[in-house]
Amino acid sequence: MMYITAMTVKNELHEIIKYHRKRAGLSRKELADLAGVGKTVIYDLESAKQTVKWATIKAVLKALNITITFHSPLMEEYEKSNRKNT
Amino acid sequence: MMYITAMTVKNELHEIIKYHRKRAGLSRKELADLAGVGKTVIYDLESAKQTVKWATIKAVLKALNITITFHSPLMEEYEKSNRKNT
DNA sequence: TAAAAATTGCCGTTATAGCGGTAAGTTATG
DNA sequence: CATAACTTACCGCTATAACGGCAATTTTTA
Repeated sequence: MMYITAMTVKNELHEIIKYHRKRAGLSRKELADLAGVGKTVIYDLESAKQTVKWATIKAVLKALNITITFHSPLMEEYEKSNRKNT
Repeated sequence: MMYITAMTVKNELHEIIKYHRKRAGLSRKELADLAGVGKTVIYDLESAKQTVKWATIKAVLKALNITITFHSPLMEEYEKSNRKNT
């Protein structure tokens, strides 16, 4: 039988990734294969190493069905100028 | 006199960074120094290179006052388990 | 509970990201 | 309009991220 053990989490990327991976019932290797990256990267990400590149993070988040959004005082204005060509 | 020329944007990191940098009236060198990274990184980021590492992206976004949030069907549940220890 | 299977942690090697320097291009100013 | 000042584009070198492999640990199952 498989248990998901209790996890204490903070709102940081490495915790989010670990939480989602566990909930998806994936091992690091499985997630790595899904995302098309090496398994070491998953280890690094979950160890809060800040050294992983953007493309890799995006691939992992995509595999876990996690999206990213950006926020700033200027974002609304930015979005407006964006709307022109979507 | 200084004009901010019209910019066609999409909702991607490299566009967001460029937009914010321009609006802040910063050169790439200035932004790089603010963020404590090499100027080449700003060039790479704005050229949509996916090779920049997480720590660097976070530093640049912080310098531009941009925050990041993550979303997924599981995030609410994640946040709940989080609330215990904040 | 003991053996087997699966998963995780981490090391050494290789590929590449990030750096400063500089040339090319752009913008400001007399 | 000419020159100066600033900004951007890109190159080669060095530091380091990502990889596969394997030992240690954990989990499963008989």
